[in-house]
Amino acid sequence: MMPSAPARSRKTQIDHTATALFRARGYAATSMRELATALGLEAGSLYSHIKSKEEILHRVCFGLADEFFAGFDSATADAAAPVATQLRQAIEAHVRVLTRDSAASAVFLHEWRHLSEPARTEFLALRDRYEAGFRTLIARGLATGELHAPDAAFAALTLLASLNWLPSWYRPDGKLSPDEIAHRLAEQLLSGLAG
Amino acid sequence: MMPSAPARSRKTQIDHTATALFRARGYAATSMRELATALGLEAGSLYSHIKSKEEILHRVCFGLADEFFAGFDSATADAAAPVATQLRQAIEAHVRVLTRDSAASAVFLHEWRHLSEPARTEFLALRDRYEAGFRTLIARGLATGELHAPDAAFAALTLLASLNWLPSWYRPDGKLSPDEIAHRLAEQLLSGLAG
DNA sequence: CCTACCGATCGGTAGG
DNA sequence: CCTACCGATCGGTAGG
Repeated sequence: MMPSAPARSRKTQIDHTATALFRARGYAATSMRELATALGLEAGSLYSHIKSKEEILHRVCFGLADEFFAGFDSATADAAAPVATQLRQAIEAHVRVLTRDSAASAVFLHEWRHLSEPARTEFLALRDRYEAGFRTLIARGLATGELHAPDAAFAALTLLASLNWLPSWYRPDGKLSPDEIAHRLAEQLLSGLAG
Repeated sequence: MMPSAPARSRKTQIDHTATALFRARGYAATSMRELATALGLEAGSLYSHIKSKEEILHRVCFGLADEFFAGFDSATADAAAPVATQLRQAIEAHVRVLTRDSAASAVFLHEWRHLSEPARTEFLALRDRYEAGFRTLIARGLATGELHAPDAAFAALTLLASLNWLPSWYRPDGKLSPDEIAHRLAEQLLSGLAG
């Protein structure tokens, strides 16, 4: 008989615990000894599961990027839908990722600069591509007259900024549910954009 | 005859260079040897001008807090002015600080958590007080009907979030001047808030 | 997964 | 402001 696989692999546990530490203390200020202690093992033992500290950061940053893209793609899958609807759904998808894993999101947003090359450049290219999705959507809305703003790039930046502050104040046990937060953010941002 | 004082004290030079490094690499990942090299001296020599690495961070974070408060106070000095006017001026004052010293602002926004106690708690209290200024202003606007939003705290958070993303994309040589940026941000945010 | 350890680098100090 | 150095801690490895 094969022993049943553990519910969560050790590697996943390491990623999860490291993410919480990276968020709380920052990547550079988190030592592998702290991480090991938090997991109840010795520092050297970590390296039978991972190759390096940066490997963890890499996995977290690029994993979140995948989630953001998946959310955006499904929000905009129906290209015939009104731009405002697509934008609202993209905002809600973005907020859903941010609230579902706010620690990983905070790492994605703030710790990517500790990636070494070429990962850092690749990461920034992904982020630019994601922002371009919002930019293009808004630009289409401006062209059809569904949205109003002086500049699509500026509007996209401001919109994502409002959303991306969320991990720094969101608490899972707060009085607003993720869906309510997403809805209010979309409302506040769109009523500023919509004519 | 007394020799004339240097235009900028060595201490100010250290703060300025350290701020740029803290912003680019993060506080924890910036070494005193890097800082010394950037200033053209040896690591040990820094300590005839400063007491510790954290002292620099402390000065930058609390100095910026002073600037933000001064801007807000002068923007809201005329309590009889319409709330929308006061809010617009507070936004513009905030943006002016962010653009005038975007490196220090980025450190203020992201590196404060490396302050040790009790400075860290004091800093957070200051930041809360600053946010409360916006919150109260917005709440007054909701009460008089000048502004519309489901929740003043939520609106204040979103508003500051949009502004505070600025240091991460603002370039002094960009095509928008600080005043234009401030104006557009105020416009986009207020047309979302105003009825 | 642990013990024992590596070379490198850290913030900071003494003495001049 | 420099030289020379301190103890502590870093990420990571060898061998079991």
